[in-house]
Amino acid sequence: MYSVEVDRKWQQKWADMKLAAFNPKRLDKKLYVLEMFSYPSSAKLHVGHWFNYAPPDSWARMQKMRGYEVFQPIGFDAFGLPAENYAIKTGIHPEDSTLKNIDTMTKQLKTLGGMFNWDALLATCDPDYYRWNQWLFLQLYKHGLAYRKNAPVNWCPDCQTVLANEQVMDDGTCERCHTEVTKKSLTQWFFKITAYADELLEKLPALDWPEKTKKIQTNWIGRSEGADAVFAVELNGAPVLDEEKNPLALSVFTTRIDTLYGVTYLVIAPESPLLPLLTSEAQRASVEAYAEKTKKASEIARLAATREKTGVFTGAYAIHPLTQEKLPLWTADYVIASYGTGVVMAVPAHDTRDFEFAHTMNLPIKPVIEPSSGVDEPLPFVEYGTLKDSGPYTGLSSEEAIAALTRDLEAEGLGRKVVSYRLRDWLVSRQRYWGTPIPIVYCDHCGTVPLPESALPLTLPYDVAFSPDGVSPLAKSETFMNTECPVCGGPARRDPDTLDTFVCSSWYQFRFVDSQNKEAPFDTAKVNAMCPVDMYVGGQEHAAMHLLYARFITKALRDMKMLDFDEPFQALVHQGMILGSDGQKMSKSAGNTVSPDELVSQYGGDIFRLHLLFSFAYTEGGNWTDDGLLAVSRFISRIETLVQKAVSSRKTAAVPDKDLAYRVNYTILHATEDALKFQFNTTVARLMELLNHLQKATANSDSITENTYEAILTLLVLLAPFAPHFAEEMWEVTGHTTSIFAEAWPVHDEKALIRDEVEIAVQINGQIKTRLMIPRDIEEADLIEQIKEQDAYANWLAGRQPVKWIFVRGRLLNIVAK
RNA sequence: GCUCGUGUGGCGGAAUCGGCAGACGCAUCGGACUUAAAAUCCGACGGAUUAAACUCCGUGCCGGUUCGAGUCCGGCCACGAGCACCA
Repeated sequence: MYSVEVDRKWQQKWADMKLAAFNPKRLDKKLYVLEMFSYPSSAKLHVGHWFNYAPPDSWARMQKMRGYEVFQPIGFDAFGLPAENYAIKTGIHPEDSTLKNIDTMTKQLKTLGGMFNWDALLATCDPDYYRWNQWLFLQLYKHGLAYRKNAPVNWCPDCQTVLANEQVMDDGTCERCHTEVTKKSLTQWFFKITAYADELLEKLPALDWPEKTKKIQTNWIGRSEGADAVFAVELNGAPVLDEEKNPLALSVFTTRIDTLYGVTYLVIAPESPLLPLLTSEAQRASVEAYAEKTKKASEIARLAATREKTGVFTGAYAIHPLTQEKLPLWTADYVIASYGTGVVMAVPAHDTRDFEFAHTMNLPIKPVIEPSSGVDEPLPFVEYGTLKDSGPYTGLSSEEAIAALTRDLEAEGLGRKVVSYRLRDWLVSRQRYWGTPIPIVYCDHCGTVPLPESALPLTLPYDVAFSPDGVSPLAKSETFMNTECPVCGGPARRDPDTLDTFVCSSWYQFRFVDSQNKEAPFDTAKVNAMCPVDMYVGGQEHAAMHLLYARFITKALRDMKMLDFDEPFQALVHQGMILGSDGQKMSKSAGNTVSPDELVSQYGGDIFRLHLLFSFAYTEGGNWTDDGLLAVSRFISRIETLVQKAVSSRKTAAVPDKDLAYRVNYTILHATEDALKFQFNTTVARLMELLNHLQKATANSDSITENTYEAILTLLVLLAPFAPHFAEEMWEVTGHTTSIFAEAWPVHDEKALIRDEVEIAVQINGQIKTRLMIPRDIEEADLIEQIKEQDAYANWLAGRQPVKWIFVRGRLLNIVAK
């Protein structure tokens, strides 16, 4: 009887025989399979973990049997907010709870029986790991890819603390006290991911990733081509001067330079540093009040508001670069400082937002584009069309005008072609304790000083008060904060923040390859040989963040000559989500959780694994159901019965059996094809079909032919990746003394798949009339004769005449009748 | 609002390049075995009209292309996801 005891037996044997070990002598056949590592939460291993790990493990096992040298490591994404919040609530230190959770989760993961390379195990909260986060930070800093600037963070004035975006409710209030969250400026560290925006976009098509995920990244990067146009600015009739006393040139970004003659005003973002310069004394009070108001409202609150357009006149005027017309300059929060130049040229006739604003503020609206169709359209007309009232450009199409105006403005020094991105640089500072300390000190004499690599790791102090009171917990640890400047030896302060945990996960796939390295994050030659990851599996929720950051860091490391390839993950699959039986996300509060531990001890891990493989489409997921558990449980015991019967039966010589050969080879072909595509449910279905046949074939006899016996062994080999412990046990029962995973994966025989007779459908005008068994290679003419001889032939035609015969070999014959 | 995805029996889900819709399984019903039940095995199982179907209808809805459409095209509807004043 298959049970969890069988699991334990084989898990021990696999450990003893080092089944999961990677043999570096077979590098040419290497296959790096990786599932996204997990956060070691205090809750038990849940169905989602199993769904993430078990099916890809089956895939990896099959690939091993197909001759690949598989490397499948496992680790823990151990830094982060939950442990810290737990600590705030219970007083248990994040390090203590995390290490304990890692211990528990490791034990649980082992019950899964994954072919994991435990030797490569890593946890990101280990100083041996995060010292290399710090090392990475220093390299990025050295290469100008890490920099510090002032940026707004979510701030709760009541709790006096910084909040992560997830801690801000939909209505813009704090999740703890429901006070309205505001923005506060802090000087923070950024990684310059925007330097790679173009490459991140360009390398996307060649990746074997889900199209949807590529689309999400494309949108996230948000490349848009347009032009900058330069406007001079006047205040009280005199040109505005910049800091160097030169006339200020106000640059705007637009994708619709063809509407340049329709500009009736300009808008500058309230957060723009240029704003004070462009404000008249008369308007200063109201502009400052407006800017202040904008700062207070969080981004989310801005969205929640009914989006009524608000804004204030600055008192300044912009000069149209071509017509020299004076255009009022407004400030309004519908313009964002961080996109484009933070200033827009407003064309109310051809932009919905400008139209609304002009309407509210009673600003002029000047149409300069008419529909090419000649049909009148209501304003705002935002599509491409034909220019009117546009000086020398009148009559051109929008496309032509964009080219002409960009060229002409550039010639005059009044503009140029520009590409803008939605992607922002990656803010990596977190005002939190449980993370990687930033390896930088601030010295009064030397300024911002990176730690020398020899000073790493800069360890996270254990004894820290991490209660939330508005300051980074590390800032309150005087022993941590006070240090010496590595340059001048004078007193200096450390950075009180820690790094975003996405830094940890942006390069862990390389550390796995060389996880014990004490000299470097990894050995370049080893990583070049083992990477990129050949198959990466994890949730789609990481489409934009983790997967983009990891791609960026890979490119940055490549440019530092640390590795020689462009992309970290060549192929990617997202598993679906397993929901509760009620269709809701599994949660303790909903009372719809399923405990893998219990099911595994009750049924055995392979039953649980098979259920996940068989009852769900892997990339879709779905609602949990116990029903399928019974189905696969039955499947397993039927195989067990069959194997026992086969073993105890008298063997007789093989007799030619074309049907059996066809079925076996059909199963090999389709089970393999489907499993390679992560379509495990149909793989299992094909195995069930073969079992059904073998069971019937052996039902009424106490002897078994040699070829039927061989077919049963083939079924076991095909089943092995999907029910590994059980298949090993059956393999042993059939007298084998070596692991079933040492067997070669069967290859189908094309010849066996050719049948002598095939069933085809006979249709009249596409409607099925009957089905016929016919010789596979029948001549079309003979088939037509045969059909004409059918008794019902005249009835089918019902007085119509056949005008055409369409024969699709092996499938159907369709008679077109009129 | 924009973009993308999905929609197939009572249920989970199959269906190659446009070629027999519903594989495989669950549930249900009937039968065998049993004193009985469970387990197991055999059979039926989209709907309708039926004596029976090789009859008619049927892949969210409406239309189109085609000898032939779950699959391709156009237009809707519903659900889900991503982005969200991005100039």
